[in-house]
Amino acid sequence: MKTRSSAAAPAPARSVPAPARRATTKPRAKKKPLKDDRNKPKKPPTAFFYFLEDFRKTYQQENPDVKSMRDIGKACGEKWKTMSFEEKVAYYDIATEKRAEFERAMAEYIKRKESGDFSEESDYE
DNA sequence: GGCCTGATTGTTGAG
DNA sequence: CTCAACAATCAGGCC
Repeated sequence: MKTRSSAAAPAPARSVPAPARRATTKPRAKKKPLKDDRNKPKKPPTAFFYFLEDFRKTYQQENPDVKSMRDIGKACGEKWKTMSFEEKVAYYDIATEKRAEFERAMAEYIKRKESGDFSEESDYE
C-alpha cells in the first residue's frame, strides 16, 4: 500500500526542454472515438481535469460572460498553481484511483499485445 | 451545414 | 532517462 499512497507526487523535477508546441494542428483523432478502446485503453482524466469540472461550474456562475473552456482553462491553470497542495491532493486522490483502474486495463492491453497478435477479428459490427 | 482548433496541466507508454 | 502525444470541454471560426 505504499506504492502510491502519497497520491500527491507530481514529478516536479521534469523540466521539459521541448517548448516547441505542436505546430498548429495536433494529429489528434478528434472526429469520433471509434472503437479503439477495444485494445487501447484511453487515458483517464488527470487531477487537473477533475478540478476543471468543479472549477468550470463555479467559473461560469461568476463569469456567465465567459466564452468557452479556453478562457476557463487559463484561469483554471492559474488558480491551480495557486491552490494549496493539500487542496490539490483531493483531486489527485481521485485521479489516483482512476489511474489504478486504468493501469489494470493497460496491463491487460499490453499482456494481450505481447501474448498474441492482434488479428483484428472483428466480428461484431 | 459541418468539422476542426485551441488552451489548461497531468499522466502514462514507448524508445 | 526522456520525449511526445493524449485526456475533457465547448464554443467559435472557417469554407
